[in-house]
Amino acid sequence: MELHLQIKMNEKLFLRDPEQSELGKKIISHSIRLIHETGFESFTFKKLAEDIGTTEAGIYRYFENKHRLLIYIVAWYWSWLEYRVTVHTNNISDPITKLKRVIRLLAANVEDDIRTSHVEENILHQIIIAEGSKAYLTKKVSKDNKDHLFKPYKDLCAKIADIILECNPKYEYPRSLSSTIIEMAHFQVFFMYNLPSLTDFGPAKDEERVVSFLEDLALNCLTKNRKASR
Amino acid sequence: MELHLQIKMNEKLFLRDPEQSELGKKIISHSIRLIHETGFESFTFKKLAEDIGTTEAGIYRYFENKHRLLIYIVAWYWSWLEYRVTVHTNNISDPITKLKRVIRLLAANVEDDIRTSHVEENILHQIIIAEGSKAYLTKKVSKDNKDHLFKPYKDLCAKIADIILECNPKYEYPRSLSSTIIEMAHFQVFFMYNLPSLTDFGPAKDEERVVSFLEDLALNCLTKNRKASR
DNA sequence: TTTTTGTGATAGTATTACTATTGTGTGAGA
DNA sequence: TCTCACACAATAGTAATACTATCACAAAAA
Repeated sequence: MELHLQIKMNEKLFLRDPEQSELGKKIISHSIRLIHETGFESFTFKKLAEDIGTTEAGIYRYFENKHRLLIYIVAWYWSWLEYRVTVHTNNISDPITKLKRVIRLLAANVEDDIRTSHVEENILHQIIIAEGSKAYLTKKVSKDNKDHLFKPYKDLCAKIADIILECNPKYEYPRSLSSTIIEMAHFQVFFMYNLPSLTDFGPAKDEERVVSFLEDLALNCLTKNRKASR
Repeated sequence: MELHLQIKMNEKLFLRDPEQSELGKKIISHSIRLIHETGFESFTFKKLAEDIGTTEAGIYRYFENKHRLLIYIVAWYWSWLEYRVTVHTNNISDPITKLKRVIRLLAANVEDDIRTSHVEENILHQIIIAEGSKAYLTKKVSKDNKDHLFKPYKDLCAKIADIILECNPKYEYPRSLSSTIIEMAHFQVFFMYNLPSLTDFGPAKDEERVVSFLEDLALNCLTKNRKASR
């Protein structure tokens, strides 16, 4: 049996749906590779076109500009991750176990998903770590947000916040803790590789240490026997 | 008595020291204003030159490119913040109180420091929130790190990590918790204003809520009466 | 069959990110 | 007092970037 996983994306993210054509899929797969190699700043549609063997104008038929393409890729990642969270927490009753699984999904290295042939998920994961926040760190955030371009991120955040509330219905900051876990799952890995003195993970470069840190952080917040501070 | 606060910056950050001339100070103050207004992506040396009333080439004599200028500004901010942390935690014995003060310094709105006439600290604070991480989220991080361009950030992180260890000498992740607090002090404020559903701070837009969240986060991690998780 | 659609090919423009050169006024040192 | 760096202004120029527009062709849909 051959399975295919296709994620429905917000239509405002693109001019022409890249999932619907060979060129479109090439744009996605090659842009992921190219952004990973050169970094988002040096990435241009011209280089991408040369890489694919098409023309600049060809890319512009799919995406307004490179920032929109980044948002598309990032949104795809969050949607895919939410799907994985759903699968991996399904049929688990203990919310703490759920949360631990989620943290591992966020911070640990990814294996390639064979059902999405044109996306290399492990490279994608590295892109999100290094470039992901650039999707929303712009003057256009609010406008883009009104177009629901960040819905997949917000959905994932809400989903994890629900698990957090299952762990402790009285916890006051489920969504902030959720976004903290998500962001730190990426930032701590980035720091570990590039600015290690901002972390306690030493030269081992092991994502499991980040997982441990985040589990400790989350569980300390949610399983408090101590009295409320004041 | 007139006080002046001058922060000694790493010489690799600039080609000519901007603190040493009127034009240099104008470059700093106007770039802060301009980046705040237009965002770092739209910010160019040409616009800056027009704003100041000099020429592009004039700016290039001080800074190699706009990314270096951003790193300079960000580094200045971290140095200034470390100085403030030192002042505000001086002569306080209780480490928990120290940590709370630090969190407030990080997340709360800033008042203008009259001793640095050419820097508007409140606007600077907003820039760091929105653009700060772009200083290191590049392909050149490791190279820039070798030039010690991020030393002020790492120093601040280490300083807060020390306070964390004072609170609980057995805590395993002082530096990661430190960088988490620093990053989240900014990101949660950014989210509160621009992507509020990633937070629990509602429409109030009050930095004090972020402070409360971070205090809760940190103190839960450091004052554990519960058993170690497994 | 006609029409639409996706693509390739080419051209062109405004802006960006620089580099290089030249001249002028100012201030420090001889 | 001379002069000699110097910081700066002014101008010019280049390669790359970020687009937009037009036309032609082939395949697929109507």
